[in-house]
Parts: sequence; C-alpha cells; structure tokens
Amino acid sequence: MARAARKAAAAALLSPPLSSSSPSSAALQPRAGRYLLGRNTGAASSGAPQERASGCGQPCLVGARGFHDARRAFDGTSTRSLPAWTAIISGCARGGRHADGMRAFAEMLGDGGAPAPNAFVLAGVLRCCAGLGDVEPGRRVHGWMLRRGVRQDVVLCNAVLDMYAKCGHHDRARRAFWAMADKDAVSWNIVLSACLQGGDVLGAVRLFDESPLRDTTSWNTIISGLVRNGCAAEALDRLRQMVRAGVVFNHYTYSTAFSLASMLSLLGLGRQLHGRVVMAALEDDAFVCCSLMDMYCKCGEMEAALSIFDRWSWFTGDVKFAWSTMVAGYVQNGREEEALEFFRRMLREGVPAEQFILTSVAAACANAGMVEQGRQVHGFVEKLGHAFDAPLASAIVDMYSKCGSLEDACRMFDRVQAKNVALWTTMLCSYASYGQGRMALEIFNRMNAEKITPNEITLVAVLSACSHSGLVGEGDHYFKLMQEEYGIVPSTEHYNCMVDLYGRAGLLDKAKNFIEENNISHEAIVWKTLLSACRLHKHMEYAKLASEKLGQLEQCDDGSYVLMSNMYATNNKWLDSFKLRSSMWKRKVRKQPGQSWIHLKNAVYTFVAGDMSHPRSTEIYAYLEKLMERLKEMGYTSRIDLVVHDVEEEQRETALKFHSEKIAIAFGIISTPVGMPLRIFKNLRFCEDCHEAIKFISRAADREIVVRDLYRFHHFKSGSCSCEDFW
DNA sequence: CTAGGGTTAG
Repeated sequence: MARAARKAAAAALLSPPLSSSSPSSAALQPRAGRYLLGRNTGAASSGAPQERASGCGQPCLVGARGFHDARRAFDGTSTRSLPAWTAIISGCARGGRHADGMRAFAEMLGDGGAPAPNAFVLAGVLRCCAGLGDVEPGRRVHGWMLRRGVRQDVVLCNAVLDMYAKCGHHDRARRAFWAMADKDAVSWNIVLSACLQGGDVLGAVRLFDESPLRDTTSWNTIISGLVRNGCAAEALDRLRQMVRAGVVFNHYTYSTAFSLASMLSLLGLGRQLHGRVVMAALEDDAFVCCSLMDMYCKCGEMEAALSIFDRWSWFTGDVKFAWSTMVAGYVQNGREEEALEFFRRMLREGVPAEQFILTSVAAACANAGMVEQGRQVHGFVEKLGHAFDAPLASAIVDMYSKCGSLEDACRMFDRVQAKNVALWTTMLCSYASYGQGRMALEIFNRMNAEKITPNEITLVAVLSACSHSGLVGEGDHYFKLMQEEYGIVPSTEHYNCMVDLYGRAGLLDKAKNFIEENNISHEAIVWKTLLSACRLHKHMEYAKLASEKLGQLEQCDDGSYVLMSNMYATNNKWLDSFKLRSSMWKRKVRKQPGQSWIHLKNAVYTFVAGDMSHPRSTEIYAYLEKLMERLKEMGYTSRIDLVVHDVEEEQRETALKFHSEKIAIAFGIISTPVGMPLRIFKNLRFCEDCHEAIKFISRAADREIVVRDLYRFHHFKSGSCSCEDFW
C-alpha cells in the first residue's frame, strides 16, 4: 500500500539523526538556548523586532548583549543628555524590554541632575507602557505629562493613542483622537487599527472612508482588519479599490493580499500577485516570500511553494520563517512524511529547531500517529528548558494524546507554568477523546479556578466530553452556563454537540425536538449526528427522517448512505437497502476502505481486512485463530451478527473473517516483547465486535491496547475499556 | 552645531 510505504519511509527518515544514541551529531546541536532563551519576555510572542524580516526592519538594540552594551556605555557617560535618555528608553521599547524602559524612566525622574523628560523621551516611555499591556502605568504617564504641560505634538499624541489602543482601551483612544487638533495620517491609522482590534468593523470602515489622509498603511490596515474579522469578500473589494486608486503596494500589502487569496482559495489571484511581486522586485524580501509560499501551501500547490523556497534559500537573509512555512504547509496538506523530511533537511543545513517549527513538526506526528518521532520532537522541546511557549506545549500535549499516550500528555500539561486557554482546551479535548468525561470536566473546573476564561472552542470540548460520556445533565448545565455566564452564542458545533448528547444517550425525541426548536434543521451535520444515534439505538423512524433531510440538503455522503442502507438491511427491508446502495453507486458516492496501522520501531505496518501482503501473514493468522479460540473459552461471543451491516465496515470484511484492527493487534503481539503496550490506528470508526474482542484480548494477552479510530480513543486494559462501553 | 519619538502583519 502506497500510504504505508510513505509512512514507513518517513519514519525511517526521521529516526537516525534524532536518535538519542548519538548526542554529539550536528543535528542534535540545535543551539536552542542562544536563540530561544535570549528572547525578550515582554514582547508579543512573534513580534520582537529583532526577528523581523531583514528587508524591512530598522536597526535597534538587539537581545541581551546589545542592551547591556548600550546600558554600560550610557552608565559611563557623565553628561546624560536628553538624546541619551531617549536612546536608552526607546531602545528598550523597540527591543521588547518594556519593564527595563520603565525602570530607566523612573531613574530619570529620580535623578536630580537629569534633564526634564521631553516629548522624545515620553514617546519611548509610552511605547514601553503599550508593550506592558497594562493601562495603569500608561495612564499615569499620560496624566503626568498633561500636568507638567509637556508640549504635545502630533507624534507624542499618536504615541498616547497607540498606548491606549494596545492596552485594549479602544474607546479612550478614540476619544483622544477626536480631541486632537492636528491629525496626521498616522493618527488616522492608529485609530483605524484600534477600531478593528476592538472588533468594530463598521466603525473602522466608516473611519477609513471619511479619512482625508489615506496612505498605503491605511489600506493595509483596513484590508488586513477585514480579513481578520472574517470579512474576506469585503477585503477583496477594498484590495481592488486600492489597485484602482493607484496606491503603491509594500510588503505588508502583499502579505495581507496573499493571506486573503489563500483564505478565499483564489489561486488565480495569488498567481497574479506573485507576478506583481516579481515586477516590484520584492522577490528577495523575506517577509513577502514567506507569505507567498504560505499562499501556495494553503492552495495545495506545494511544488510552487517549494520552488520559491529553493530559489530564495540561495540568499542569505532570514530563512527560519521560510522553513516553518514549508513544514506547516506539508502538515496542512496532510503530507506529514514530507513535513518530517523537510524538517530533517533543515537540521542538516544547520538551522536550529525553534518553537515555531517544532509546533508544526509535533502536529505532523500527531496527525500521523508517529509516537516515536513525536517523542524525539519532545526531546527538542526539553532542550529549550522551560522557555517553550503555550502553543508548543499544546502541540506536544495533542501529539501524545493523538498518539495514544494520555499519561504523557498529562505530564507535559502539568509541566507548563503559564497555561493559556488553548492549552487547557487541548487537555480537555484529550480527556474527552479518551471518553473520560469526568476528568475533562475537572480540567474545566481547574481552569475556572485559575481564572482562565474559556472560549467557544473550550465549550465545544466540554459539551463533546459530556456527550461522549453520557453526562446528559452536565451537558444541559454547561450549555446554559456558556450562554449565561460566558455570553457565548451557540454555534452549529455547540448545537451539534447537544444533538449528539441526547442522541447517544438514547433520548432521540429530545434530540429531534432540539433540532426543530433551535432552527438548525438546515444544517446537514445535525441530521448526520441524529442518524448515527438512530443506528446506535436502532430507531428506524427518525433514521428515515434524518436521511430524507440529508437528501433534501443534498448532503448525503458515503457514511450516511451506508448507514441508512444497513439500517434497512437489519430490519430485513432488503429492497430499500438495495435501492439506496444502487442510488449511491449511481451518484458515484464510494465507501472508503477500512484500514488499520501500527508503528513498530520507526516503521509503519498497514493492514486491510483479510490482508495477506505481510511476509509473516501465515504466522499472524495462525496466532489470530488461536487467540480467538482462547477468547471464546474466556466467554467472548462473536457479535459479528450485530455488525454484519455496520456503517464503516467493508462488505468483504465479514466474509474475510477478520477486521483490519484485529490483524494489526495480532501482528503487534507477536512482534513485541510481553507486556509492551500496543497502539493501533484505524481510519474509520471501529465496530462493536472488535471493541468487544479487544477487551478480551487485553486480558488474554495481558497487554494495554490503545485504539485510535476516526473519532476517539479506546484504552483497553485488563478486560475493560476506558470508554466503559459508551461510545 | 547635532542627536532622539508614533502606525500596518505571519
């Protein structure tokens, strides 16, 4: 199977240079400390000026060394002039050392011999305040300068506006703006950005339209703001207007335009913009190149992205973002093997592995279930010491969880000091996907206790935890709580969780009424959810209703078709079943073949039902036969009759006796030492008979077995499953 | 005589 071969190749590729046996190899010298530990803590995670693309940045105080050198030179001078103070303070501001800048300012005020701060100094101070993100210091500085009667020019006023905007006080920024006598283009741009940051798209558009001073930045701001607020069509419209108005593009324009093109999947527009980049001779600009590559990646044109990367990597310049753009691109396109291959190429070329790229590599391992490679990525993270950020921690937690090791996921989670919403949500999802609803809710409570406000994604996770564990009362409670306490308006996803919650628990009337009462019957997903619940509880009437609705919405996919025809079949309505199958055939809807795979020692082994392709097939089947005998002695009765017509099960699987997951497990047992846990992956939902059998196998062979199917995990141990048979 | 300050993004 091609997929298996690709996976195996990827596994083999990553392993040798990363394996812990050769700690002195070049690939294992990521010099992470220098690059990551020296990072300034006050700056926004990705916005530290020293990391900006080479083509557009200004010189500034860089990193710890630069700051200390400057500070030493400053301390050595006897006459500390205003420009000297300005240099120190604004240097801190630009270098992300906001607290240091504030300390320098305090020092200046306390030093009797120092000159009185002027507009230049204060602009730097206000930028530090903005960087700290807390209004209080900013407000005090603002008040102080008003009382002292510091001459207020446009630039200083703009610094005040910006400070309020960055501290989240958009209204205050707006009021200060309208109070200004002389507004320049920058003033308009700051308020424009404040409006957009506060989510006031309409206000921003109005402001933009009435502005007398529109420059390239104004256009960039409104377009990117529209994109960020989900108004992609409107943004495209503005981009066209910008072209018509003859406004010059700069690298920000291109970056925004490319993300717009990828968001709308407008490859044609992307190519057109690419042409403009060439004409404008911006091809060598790191920033522009990355967004160009990102556009091609998101449009699925990996080869185009790669050719840009290869052409451009000849230039010196700042390449590290380019590597992660490519790796992330491969992951987005489901090409995990190539993502890892590319990562290895980066290490070979001596580029250190940083958080940004490790996050994507971890995601690749998570998606493909490559636990061994994932552990190696974790090794890189360990090298960062405690300097890894929450997004990277989330990726590692997610990786362990999706690779079947909830314990490792928890261990990683516990180690992170500064947990953010996304990390809490990742952990919550992990418990939910293992069917541990109670633990998931405990995470939610702990998160609340630590005063972290959950977002809409967190609540999807909470509700799905409830539905997967049959916690109906709790689900009701949190659905109400999310609206009343957190002011979250339920989205289709939230509604769907509720349908699932009632449906899975067998409350089919409640589920159906819920759909009708909440006006969500135009959403195909809720009917699919109801349909699966009907299959679970064998409710023919509502199954028919759901499939009719799906038909009306023209949303019948392979799963729904197979599910419905199987329901007819189990009710002996063979004619209906046959009719549905043939209609499915006519509409060219095909069922995905089921397959399972297992990772052993950096190789991946994939099996389909009745697979004979493995060299040890004879041995595998012999063991499997023996094992099944043993299971029967232990009291296992085949439930194959229940699942003859199971949804995601292949026609021939039954005839071939063994589903692919059983074969993968048998192979795992005979290929690994006694007592070693097994992790199996399946591309579809696995069947009730296999679920039952694996419970027995875990006891008979005394193994922990983790099965990841399309939707969730089952952790089998000593004859029972973590889902407690509710799934 | 000179220096030194503010906006947009992934």
